[in-house]
Amino acid sequence: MTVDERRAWEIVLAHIENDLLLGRLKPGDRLPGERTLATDLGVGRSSVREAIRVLEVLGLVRTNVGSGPTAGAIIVALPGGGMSALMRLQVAAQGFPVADIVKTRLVLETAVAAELAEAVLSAALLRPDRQHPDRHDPDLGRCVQLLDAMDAPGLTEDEFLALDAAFHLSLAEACGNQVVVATMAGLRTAIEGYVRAGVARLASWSDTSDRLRAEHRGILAAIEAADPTGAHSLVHAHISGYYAETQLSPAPH
Amino acid sequence: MTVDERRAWEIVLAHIENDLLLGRLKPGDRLPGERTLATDLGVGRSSVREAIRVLEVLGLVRTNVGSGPTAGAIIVALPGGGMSALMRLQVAAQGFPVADIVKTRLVLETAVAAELAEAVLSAALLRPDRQHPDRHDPDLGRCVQLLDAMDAPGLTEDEFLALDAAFHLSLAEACGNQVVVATMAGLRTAIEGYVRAGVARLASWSDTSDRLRAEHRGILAAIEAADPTGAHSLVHAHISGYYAETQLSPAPH
DNA sequence: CTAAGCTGTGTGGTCAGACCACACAGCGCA
DNA sequence: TGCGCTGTGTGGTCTGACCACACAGCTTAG
Repeated sequence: MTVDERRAWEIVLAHIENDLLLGRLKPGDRLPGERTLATDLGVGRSSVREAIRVLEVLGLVRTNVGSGPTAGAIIVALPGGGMSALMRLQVAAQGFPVADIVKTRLVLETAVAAELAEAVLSAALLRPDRQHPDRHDPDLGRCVQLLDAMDAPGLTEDEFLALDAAFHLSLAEACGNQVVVATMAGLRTAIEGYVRAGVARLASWSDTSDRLRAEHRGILAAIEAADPTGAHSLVHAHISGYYAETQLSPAPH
Repeated sequence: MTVDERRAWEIVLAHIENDLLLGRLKPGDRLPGERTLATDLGVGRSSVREAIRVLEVLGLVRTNVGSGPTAGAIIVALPGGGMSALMRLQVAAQGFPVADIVKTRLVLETAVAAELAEAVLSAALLRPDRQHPDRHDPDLGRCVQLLDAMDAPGLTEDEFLALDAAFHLSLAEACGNQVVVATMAGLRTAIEGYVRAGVARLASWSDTSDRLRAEHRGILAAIEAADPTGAHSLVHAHISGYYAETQLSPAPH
């Protein structure tokens, strides 16, 4: 007869994870109320709350006060916030060096761009006619929208940077890999403060933002031209160039 | 006079994050006791505990009962567990498709191998003499050890898989990028159950494990031979081959 | 008959308090 | 000097009280 050495909140967490794995719970479902869960699992309500809090921050539940179908803890699957919190806190605690964040971004974002270009290439090989109804290119509509939005006159630096982040993320989203999307969002958030502070070190924000916009256009053009190698290089230069210019590191190869 | 709309536990979390960012707290430091923190921040002790639990799961604090210098909540910076929990739970909640996990692994691990090979190449260009005392190759000692351990006769499948995971992680560690290490650890953990279950679908575990070991040796040889392209391809084939064989997806290019 | 108001219920959010085991530090005694 | 005891502060856990919220159901008035 083994004594369960797990802590009370861990019992709750494991129970919910198990239900997720077995398909007993899925996004949209509502957990039993805290009091019910506590009774069912033989723990205190505080321990239930601790576990729920963990799940909330990791993007697995959303909680609502009240009654009726929208009340309580609802299962969601939104990893972005959790990834951001984890990375942001690890940067703050010096577990993740900023340079490593930047390098990881380089790895992921160059891969995304190359993969999009490859998808265009595959589509083109199957259907060389760009207007063919059966031709399935990746959907870059959102990317284009964001580039157009970045061309608006009078954007503040913060507005520009937010659109810039959104553009990069839109490439990942066009790729369709949820893990990469969440990871990239987290990486970006983790060093957001540093990026913003780096703007002050630029010789000319106007020159830099012009250059960034042009580079974005170049990246998108390389993707649309089905040039994986070109897209990869342009993204690499774009990201490392900006970080070098703001002295955030690392210097370009 | 604005009312703080944050929840009580969020106030605690933000306070601790701020202290980390300002360098008032760093790994090894001890947080004030829960009761003290509650009083200082004007919240209940339960709310402090909820925040601490979040930080604990994300790898930012470790808690010890007792008194003296090792008691209480100590700041750490160990992102691996948090990354694993986040990814594992997101897979369970269907936020992260398994296929996306695999693809992300491919991106990261091929980049790691290529970067190691490039580091060997750089070292060789600076110091062609392999025995030169000033030559600084990446340290692959741990990788070699693990490969040797995998050659032991009579390993169970689980033992083999654990060593296999450790080998892959040791490559990331040799690269020295903490973000990639944690991310890869999380990715691997997230689908560990699937990987283990996949073994049952193999025609011959013996043949497969032999092949895997040979492929590991090939990867390491390509790295040591300063061949980034070769290392990249071998890792890609190695990972996608195993997943295809166990039908975990995705099929090789 | 319909709409508005009231009541009851269950939800999460929060705090306080009680008690436990743990781990150490300090003190007293052999 | 070493051992045992006591006190203190630590996290861990549970319980209970109360709050605001949100809905559902019922009753009353127009």
